[in-house]
Amino acid sequence: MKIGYSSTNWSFDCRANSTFRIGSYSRDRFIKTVKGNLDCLKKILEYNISNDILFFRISSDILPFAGHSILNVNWRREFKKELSEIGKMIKNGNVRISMHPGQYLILNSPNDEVVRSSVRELKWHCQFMDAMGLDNTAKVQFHVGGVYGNRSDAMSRFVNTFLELPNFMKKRAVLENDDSLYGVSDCLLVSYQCNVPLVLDVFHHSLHNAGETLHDALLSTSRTWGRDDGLPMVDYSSQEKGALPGRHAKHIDPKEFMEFIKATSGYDFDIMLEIKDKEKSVFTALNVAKEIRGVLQPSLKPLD
DNA sequence: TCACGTCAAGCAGAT
DNA sequence: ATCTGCTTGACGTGA
Repeated sequence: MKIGYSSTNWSFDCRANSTFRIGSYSRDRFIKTVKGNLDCLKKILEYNISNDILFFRISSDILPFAGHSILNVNWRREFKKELSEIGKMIKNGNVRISMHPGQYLILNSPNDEVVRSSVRELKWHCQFMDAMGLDNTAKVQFHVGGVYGNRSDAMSRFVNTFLELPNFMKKRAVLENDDSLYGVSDCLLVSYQCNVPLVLDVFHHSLHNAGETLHDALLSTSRTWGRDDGLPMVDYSSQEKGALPGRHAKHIDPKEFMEFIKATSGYDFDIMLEIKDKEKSVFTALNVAKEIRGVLQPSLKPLD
């Protein structure tokens, strides 16, 4: 079991997700921004490794507008050295990486242009991971998409589009249940047809489900992960008290998390915390998990 | 330096 | 018809 956080480390004054407005796009602006992002990513990874935080979700803003037609920089060539170095840090540190492109990646849209841009978006995320030399346990997660008034048609469109994707994209892709349209049971149907692993979002599942228990959901999603895919990934967050249902908490609730860790004692998986205060909540969660489960995963420090 | 309107893109549900 | 949330606040103009 590894526990991680996404995008930003609030202990640092650097950001690995700096971006800019498309109106201020230039070659130079892109290169400067990405250079800053990659430098900061290195710092975050060093910090994470020395603190036994071995799971990290890299923001899609690491390469701003990478899927947009405005882009005229060959970032794989431009940042070859940096990407390869970061990849070695990740490998040497026993770190797991995920990415989660935004709400505009919709493979099942009835609009062809939306599908094409979604494929471009997925493509660069996969190329980015490939450029770092990451193994097949590094994943790009996204949702099934919209319903468009006909769920089974919408699911078929997803399957058809997905099966046409090249292998380097298929092997990185993982689906995640969302909080209103496609729950675990829907995602499982798609998962079986596409042979795509399924991330269980515990919080979404609590808001939108077909009556399955947490145990059912964890068992069925865990089975979608093949040997090369690594441990199943689970997204976890708490409800912000007093806010509308669905609002993520600012800090993890240690008691709730302990209940979760106890309730899932028969399973091993990696947990991505989707909680506002980032690394702070990870420290709390790691302490809880170690208390219940003992030693988790050691980080492997680089040799030199 | 700060406030605050806006940010590439889609979709569904609430108001 | 318009607003909100999504995975995430931050960019950037104007004062």
